[in-house]
Amino acid sequence: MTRKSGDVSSFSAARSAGVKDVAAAAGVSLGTVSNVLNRPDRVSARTRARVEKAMAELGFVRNESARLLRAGRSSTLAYVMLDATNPFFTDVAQGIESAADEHDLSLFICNSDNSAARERKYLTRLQEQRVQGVLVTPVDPMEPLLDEVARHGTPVVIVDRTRDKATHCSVAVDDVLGGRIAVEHLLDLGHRRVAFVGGPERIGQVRDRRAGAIAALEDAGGDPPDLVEVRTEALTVAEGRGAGERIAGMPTSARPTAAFCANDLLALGLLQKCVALGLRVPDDLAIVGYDDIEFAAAAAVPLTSVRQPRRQLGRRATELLLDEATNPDHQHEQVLFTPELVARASTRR
Amino acid sequence: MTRKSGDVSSFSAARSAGVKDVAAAAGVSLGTVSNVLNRPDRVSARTRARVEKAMAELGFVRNESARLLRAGRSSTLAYVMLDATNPFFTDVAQGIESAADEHDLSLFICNSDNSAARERKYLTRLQEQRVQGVLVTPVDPMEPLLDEVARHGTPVVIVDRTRDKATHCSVAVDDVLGGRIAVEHLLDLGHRRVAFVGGPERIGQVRDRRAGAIAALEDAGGDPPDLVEVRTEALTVAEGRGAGERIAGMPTSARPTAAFCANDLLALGLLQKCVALGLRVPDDLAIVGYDDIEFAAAAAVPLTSVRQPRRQLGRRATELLLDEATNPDHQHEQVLFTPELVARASTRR
DNA sequence: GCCTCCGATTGAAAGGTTTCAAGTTCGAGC
DNA sequence: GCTCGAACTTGAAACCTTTCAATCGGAGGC
Repeated sequence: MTRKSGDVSSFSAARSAGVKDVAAAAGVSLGTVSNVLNRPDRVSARTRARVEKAMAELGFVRNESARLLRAGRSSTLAYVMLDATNPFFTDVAQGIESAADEHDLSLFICNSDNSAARERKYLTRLQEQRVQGVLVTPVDPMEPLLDEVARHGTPVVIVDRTRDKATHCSVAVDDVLGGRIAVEHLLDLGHRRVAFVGGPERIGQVRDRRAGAIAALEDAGGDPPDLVEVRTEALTVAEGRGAGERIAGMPTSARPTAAFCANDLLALGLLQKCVALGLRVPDDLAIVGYDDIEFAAAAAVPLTSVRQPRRQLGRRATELLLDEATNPDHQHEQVLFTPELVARASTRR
Repeated sequence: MTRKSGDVSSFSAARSAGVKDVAAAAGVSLGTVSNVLNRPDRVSARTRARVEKAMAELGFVRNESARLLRAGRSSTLAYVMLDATNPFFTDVAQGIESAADEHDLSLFICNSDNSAARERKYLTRLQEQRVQGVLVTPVDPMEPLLDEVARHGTPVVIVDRTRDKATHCSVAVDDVLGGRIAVEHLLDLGHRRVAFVGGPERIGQVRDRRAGAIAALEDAGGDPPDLVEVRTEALTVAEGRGAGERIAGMPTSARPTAAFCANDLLALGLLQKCVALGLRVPDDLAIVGYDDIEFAAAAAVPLTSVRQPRRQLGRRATELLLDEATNPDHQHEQVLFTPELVARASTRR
């Protein structure tokens, strides 16, 4: 259903007023108008009032391009997000935003949606726009454009990923440790046949979380083969359902009694499918997720998960970015936060 | 845990090369460099190669401000989102993004986070940046700044809200109808005492969805009082849990047998709390949500919900925006999509 | 009444790109 | 060898704001 409105858009004639027009209307010089805008204290109250009136009447809108051209750098940050539909990243973004807000900066969020091409497009645009700095959760932390951008003077901070060489600041969470505490929790509960649900391999975090899981099993004296590998193509709810089907389809003797998922989306999909196929959670299958997104706690069987300090991640990254942008003695820093297990019903004994 | 890296950032000396430097290095004029950038076909292959080499060597980065200053308008759209953590809006954003992508435009996402002040800040910034246009889900559709911005020549399209006066294009979904089909579904299943969970009142959609619910009840011959009102302070999971506590606490004789929630976040919170308090879903309480976010289907008791064409919403809004930006005969249009019920286990008989 | 000083205001330059009319070069055709 | 036109290339203007040295006007001190 659609309705057209015929009313003539009552656009005023002139395209848009600039400082010049305002100056003319107020009977002052360009410089004075600029002063009203940028250093109001240097202008007498009377003049200021006159200029402000003129601005209002003409509907003056500052031209940021011209301002920037002179100023050199904008007061905007940008976060190039990996996946806007994953609540984990939107929480990180909130942390960034609140930190940016405190410094009177605006935040533009760009969504690469897991596409390296899109990520490059945005990085280039942002660089061209001379933003203060860019926070990015890269599709591939080795992307050379990241260095390129930083080298040309736009600070870049890597969020939730790490890199061997310290050419950027980065903020991440210890994923190996996270995998370890998840599996230790399951071992404590008496589970011996544990599945690791995750993939693809190329994602560093999947590798790290699995490595942690294996380390926990080894420490416990079990053979690593005790880890049942359930590979997924992506970290999505749909893939989690697929994993659920495969696990439910295993013969009881071989079926793991617990599953550790590389993230909560997988875990939620797994949980749903298991319940649908008649497996009881946690009795037949205990489940641990990762990220502790809001929906993990809100599931009908609340999900045990490994919590990452998402907001903190964003805040700290922003602070590092601003330091890099403003402090000439800036030293790159690799911050590693510690994850924490949140036990809920999905692993209750 | 933190690690400092002492390596000297090997910044090159010169701050940044401009067209002028490239021209000098390549031994051509400014105009030619600009042509290489904007109309490569007008430049001989040999010259182009030389210029491109110079650009690479100098690490030339186009200055978007200067370009814009001349061009007048950028090739960027922006979406001012109401709540980045609500999956509904991130899906809308994806629709916008894919439409923008097809037109070779970049999309910047800004999160007003339900704050009118923040919304105004972003609208002003975007206007100053001369973006092609702004899509916005406003905190308050009557916000005068929306008109202001549009009047000064930056097209504004309202997403997922409507307005009486047709001063903008808008794209929304028929919320009254949505409320109606949700409750009709419950009536069909034999429910007679139905709760409406939602609030606050000031949100237009809450009003509309309730109005639809009431209309359905009236049509069914029941008295409107059959609608049990459960007010919430916001449309969040936490508020949904609160509602669950209140409903579970009602004496069985007064307790509704079904609940229609103003959105899925409420419904998920409600579902969780009910399960935790021993109410069976759908036997003791059937639940219908609204939005059909991915997590509704992924809940352990999959949620019946009213689906809105989220991606479509974003796509259509973007098309309208681009028409307004490029077509001089543009007519404002109010598009209203039709919602659709998706029945799942939470209302299974 | 003159001089100094100070705050308020001015005017011109600068910032990097695009555009476009005007200029140059080169080769073909006569 | 000359003319003509096509294909390229050039140089200057324009975009709009900010900055800063210079100027102005008036108040206070002598």
